[in-house]
Amino acid sequence: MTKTKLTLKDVALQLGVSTATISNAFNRPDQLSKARREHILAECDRIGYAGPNKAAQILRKGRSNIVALVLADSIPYTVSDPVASTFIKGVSSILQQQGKHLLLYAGDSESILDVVDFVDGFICYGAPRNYKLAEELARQSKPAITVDFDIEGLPSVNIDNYNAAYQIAKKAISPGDHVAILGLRLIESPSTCRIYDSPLIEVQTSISHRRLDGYMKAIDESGATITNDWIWHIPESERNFAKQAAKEVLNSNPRPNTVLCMSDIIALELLQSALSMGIKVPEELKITGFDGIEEADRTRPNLTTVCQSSALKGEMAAKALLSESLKSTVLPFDLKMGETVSA
Amino acid sequence: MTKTKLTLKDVALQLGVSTATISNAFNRPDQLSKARREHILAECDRIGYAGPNKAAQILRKGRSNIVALVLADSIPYTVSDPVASTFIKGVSSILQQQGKHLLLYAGDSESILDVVDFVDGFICYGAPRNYKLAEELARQSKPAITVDFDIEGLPSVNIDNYNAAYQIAKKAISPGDHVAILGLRLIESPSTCRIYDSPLIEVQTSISHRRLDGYMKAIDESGATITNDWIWHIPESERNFAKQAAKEVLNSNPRPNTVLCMSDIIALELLQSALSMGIKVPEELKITGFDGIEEADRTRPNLTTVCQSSALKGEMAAKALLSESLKSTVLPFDLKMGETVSA
DNA sequence: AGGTGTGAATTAATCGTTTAAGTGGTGATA
DNA sequence: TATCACCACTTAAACGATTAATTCACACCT
Repeated sequence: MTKTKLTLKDVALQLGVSTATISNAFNRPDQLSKARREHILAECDRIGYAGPNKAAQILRKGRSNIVALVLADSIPYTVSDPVASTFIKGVSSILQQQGKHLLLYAGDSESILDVVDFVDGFICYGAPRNYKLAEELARQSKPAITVDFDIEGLPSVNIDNYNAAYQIAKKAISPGDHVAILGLRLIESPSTCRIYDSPLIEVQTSISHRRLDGYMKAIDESGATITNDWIWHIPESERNFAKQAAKEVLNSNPRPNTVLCMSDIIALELLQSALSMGIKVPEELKITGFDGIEEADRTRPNLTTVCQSSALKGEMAAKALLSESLKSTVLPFDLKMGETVSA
Repeated sequence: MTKTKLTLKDVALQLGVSTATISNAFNRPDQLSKARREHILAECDRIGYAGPNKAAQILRKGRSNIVALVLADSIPYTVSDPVASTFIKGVSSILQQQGKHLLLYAGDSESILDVVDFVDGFICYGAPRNYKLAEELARQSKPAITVDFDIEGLPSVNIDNYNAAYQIAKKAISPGDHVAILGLRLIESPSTCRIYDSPLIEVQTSISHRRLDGYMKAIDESGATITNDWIWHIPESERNFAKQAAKEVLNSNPRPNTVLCMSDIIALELLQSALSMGIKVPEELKITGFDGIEEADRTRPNLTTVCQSSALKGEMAAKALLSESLKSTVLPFDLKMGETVSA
């Protein structure tokens, strides 16, 4: 009953024309007469030939209409993170609009070489865990664009993290404040911990370090104080990691009265922990976040944070990749003055 | 400087062996001597040949290691829905573990034929918007599995939605209750609305209809009442759609005292609206949800709902697809008795 | 010596298209 | 009437691999 899958050749044979003509009927309407084309298409429909095999097309044309989204973290983590999933949203809306398909590639996978041959391009979201991956990406020759981190020689989409951090910190900090920082992915450690030695010597071109620099400058300028052991490293913007750091920072003695958090998730966990410990926010503890997720505005008090549009970031990245120009973009951000910082 | 991309042939020529040998060095170690294999691999590394071109492999081998996840809704919607994104989580954890890649395919895309040729199999999550897609899926011959709906002839992963709905409704409803139902995707309409004519005539093998049947049986048995215009259709489990339905149901006169919701998101919006209108839950209004998302347990009162593991569903679907057995699975569910129903 | 089995490598067909180059045939132009 | 351009196709060479079938050399047995 079910014969082996039909090919161009079969169809050509049946219709008594060359394979080239069938191919042209599908791909280049101007290469044959309208009548013949319609006849061919109708005939294909009748005998059940659905069109040229895509796998063969990919090989021959060198184009697949698949774009790989290379994620810094695992897919499970990424889809559950509100910021990252909003980014995916932005990317996919553009891709769909352009008839492209989305391949999710987890940065902790073995090697990007698995897909580099058949994918049309890469959008790299966040600094990959294993630096090897970044190197491979840099070496290969397909179009690629980075988001929230940099690879030498590749265009990127980003906000000015340094300035954003600087500005939000500036708003939060008063002279004499004791400041702590809940940082995201500052070092390689897979668990939440303090950073005792100067974190500034870490060489990694990630947004976290830019933000850290911005925070430090603001602290410096404002006449506030911070010690190195008041900088925490949190490996992922995940509630449990954040909760642990929140506990540590709130139980430290003396306790900081201002905590700068590198994501809203972290800030929200801190806020919740503080409230449940009876600490008054912002009177006894000022908190700033980063990202501007929706939930951050639903809490009481609501969060003072840096708002950036992840969706827009995704759209810009996808657009940039698909246009052959491939230029870097710096996106705007907003400061949202919430109730976790005294006015 | 950069010469044209290296191929097997180039390498073979340079090393003075046949292409078959190079190919075997990468794919079938038993086909050549250990010494030669190591030499070839080292040499490839030296001259910068990263291994056989994947696009060519896909064509020749007929296998790509890519699995398509066919989503009922758009990607943007899906990644932002907690239930769906948890499902993706489950799927991708298994895929990654097996070295497979994940292609996200939005059900509202043009045609599945775009990818059917190079993908190894399909996981179909939720009944696709356009039924054409389902037909194409059923017709093609690659392994496929459905989740949360059925296609004639394809295996599926599911809970017993009929019984789950029946049981939760049974727990919630008392004799004499006036019941309303906030249903999900009961008809084709893209906006929230009531269903005036009997919805049971809708032929669609989706979980929503099974749930509806379960609810109806429970209502029937419990001596409660419902009218057809107290059944709402909500197109997506999205907060704004849900909010609108919540408003309508709460403002209807007389007002139902029991509302069965087909998702937690819907139930939570209803709960929030009710509380903000000063309606006492559960005294004046009993609410049940469906899914058992985390947020549903954080509210006060917390939700009475049907708990099912989306992650597990994803894992089972992926495992089933990858094992060549391809059998249907019925997963368990739990009733979570929360405070939105009086004990 | 002759037959045989084995391991290692090669040959050549194949996967299903696309597309540059070529081939007639027709009608217009000079 | 010769020339030229154009149209509508066909031919055949890629695209970059995999793999069944084959060859070859060598050692082992009897």
